[in-house]
Amino acid sequence: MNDPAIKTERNGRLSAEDWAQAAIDMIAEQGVAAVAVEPLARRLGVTKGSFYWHFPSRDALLAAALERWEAVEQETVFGQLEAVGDPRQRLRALFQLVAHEVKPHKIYSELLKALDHAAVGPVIERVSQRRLEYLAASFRQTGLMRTDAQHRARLAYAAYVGFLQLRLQLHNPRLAHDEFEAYVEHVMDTLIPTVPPVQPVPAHRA
Amino acid sequence: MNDPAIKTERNGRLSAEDWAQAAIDMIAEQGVAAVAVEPLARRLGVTKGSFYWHFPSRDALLAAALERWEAVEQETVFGQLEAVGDPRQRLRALFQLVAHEVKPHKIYSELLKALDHAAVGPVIERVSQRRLEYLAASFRQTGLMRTDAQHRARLAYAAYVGFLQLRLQLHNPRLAHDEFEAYVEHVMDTLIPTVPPVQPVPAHRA
DNA sequence: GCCGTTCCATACGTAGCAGTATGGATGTGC
DNA sequence: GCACATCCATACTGCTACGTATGGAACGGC
Repeated sequence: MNDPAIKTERNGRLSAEDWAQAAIDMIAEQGVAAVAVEPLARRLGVTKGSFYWHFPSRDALLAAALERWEAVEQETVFGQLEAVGDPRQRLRALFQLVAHEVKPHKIYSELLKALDHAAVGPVIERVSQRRLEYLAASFRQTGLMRTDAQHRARLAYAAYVGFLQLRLQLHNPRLAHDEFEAYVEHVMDTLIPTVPPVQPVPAHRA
Repeated sequence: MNDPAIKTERNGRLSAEDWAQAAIDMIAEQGVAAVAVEPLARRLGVTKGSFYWHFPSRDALLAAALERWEAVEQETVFGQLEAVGDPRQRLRALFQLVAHEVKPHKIYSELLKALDHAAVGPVIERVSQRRLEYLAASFRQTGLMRTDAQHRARLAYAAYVGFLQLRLQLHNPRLAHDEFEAYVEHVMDTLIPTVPPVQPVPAHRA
C-alpha cells in the first residue's frame, strides 16, 4: 500500500528514483564515467551506505537511470511537434527546437560519447532509431522518394549529432547570435526540400 | 653525437616517442581516458619505472601525444586532395575519403569525446578550425557566397562529426554496402552545389 | 675494460572508488 | 510505545592507478 505520491520531499530519506535522477544529472554535467557511487552520495548529502540499500551495484544504477531517461525522452524532444501539420513547417520547427534548446540534448550527447558502454549502446540505438524513422517519415511527407527520405534523415541526424558535439563543448569562435540564426536558416534551406512533390523548380534561395 | 636515426628497433629500450605513439594507439582504441601509465607499460612489456624516466607525469604524455598527432594530422587526412583542381570534384573526393577511410578518423572522434579535457580542447579547436576553413574555401570556389560557403562548411563538418560518432560505434541496422554508397551519393548531391558560379540553372540530378 | 649516462625494475606510499558487513537511527503499524 | 521494516553511517577489504625513491642492468665513450 504505502503510496509514496507525496514522498518527494527534500532533505529527508532518499528513494531509488532520487538516486536515478541524480545519476541522470551527473551524466548531463560530466558524462557517464562520472556516475560514481561515492561522489553522488557526497552530492546528495549521504554516504554510500544509503546507495547500496537501494541498488545492488553501480551498473544497476546506470541501468535504472537509462531506463528512466528513455521513458521520458519521448515527450521531451520530439513530442510537441505533432500539432504541426505541414511537414516542412514541422521540420523547420524541429530544427529550431534543436538549435536553441541545447540543454535537454546534453544528456543525449553524453550518452553518445559512452556508446562503447554495454548498458548505453542498446538504449541509444533504440532512441536514435525512433528519431531517424520520425525524421524519414517527415521527409517522406515533403515529397521525397522513400530512399531519398531515409538518406536525408540520416544526413540531418548526423548533422544534429555533430552539431551537439561541436557546439556544446567546442564554443569555437562562438558564432554571434545573428550569424548563428543565419546558419540555422541555411541548414534548413539546404536540408528541407522546398518544392511540393514532383516538379523540380529550383528556387535559388531568397 | 648519438644520432638515433636507426634507433627505432623493437624490443630494446624505449624512447619518449614510443610512449607517445602508444598513447595515440590507445586513444584510437579505447579513448583518452584509457591512456594510463601502468596499462601502457604492460602493453609495451615494461614497467612504469620506464615511463617516469621519459615523462614527468601522465598529463605530459598526453600533451606529447596530442602534439605528435596534430603535427601528423595535416598530411594524413586533408593532404592528398590538393592535386584535384575542380572544387566540386575535390569535395566529392573528400567525402568519399571520409566515408571509406574511417580508421584514421577514429582518433579524431575519440578526441572529440574528450573535449572537456583541458589538454584536448585547444588541439581539437585548432584542427577543426583549419578543416572548417579548408571546407569553406572549397565551397566558396564552387560559387557559393562567402557566408553561404561558411555555413555550408559548418553543416558538412557537423555531418562529418555526427557520421563518425554514429558509424564508428553505432553499427545500427548496419547499412548494406550498396545502400551506404547510395547514402554517400545523396549526401554529396545535397551538400555540394551542382551549378557553376552565378547562373541558377537547376540540373535536376543525373 | 673502466665509468658515466641511459634506461628500466622493484618497492613503497597515497588516493579514489566498488562492494560488504554491521550496527544505529528513523519512521510506521498496531 | 513496541516491534518491525526502512533507511543510513561507519568501518572494513580489495583493486587500480599515480607518483616517488632507489638500485641495478645495459650501453656508450675512451
